[in-house]
Amino acid sequence: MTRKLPPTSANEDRPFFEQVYDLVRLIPYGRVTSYGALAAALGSPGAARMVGWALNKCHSVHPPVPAHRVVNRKGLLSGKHFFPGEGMMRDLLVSEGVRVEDDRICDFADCFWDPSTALDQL
DNA sequence: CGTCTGACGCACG
DNA sequence: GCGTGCGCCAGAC
Repeated sequence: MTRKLPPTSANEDRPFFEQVYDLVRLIPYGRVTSYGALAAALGSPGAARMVGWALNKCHSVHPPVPAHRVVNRKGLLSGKHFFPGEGMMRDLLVSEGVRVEDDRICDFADCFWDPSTALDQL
């Protein structure tokens, strides 16, 4: 194949970005997770920024990725500013039953979903 | 090839 | 609890 993976790469047979997309798609309805949790589940606890980077380009990815269910470790909707509609991310979460106040998820720990529990589905 | 940025996270004060 | 600095990996310039 045209796949020339460097020996230093611990990548799976899929790019890190695609792994992020698949994992984010597994986020249950009405649940949320954090960038760091996704990165850690993928084996790169320090690649939280990469998760955000991957989600930034998720607009060109299909099937669509529920990026609105991904927030930072503080439960803050740090990515809301990147959505087409202002407040759209908040609206989506609220529509799913997630309580959001001032662009921050209430009871974040309660609705938090651990992506590592879905690695089996990935 | 060097440098900066980025939807983050953590250590430190 | 809050501000600052650094590290993480990948891409853009």
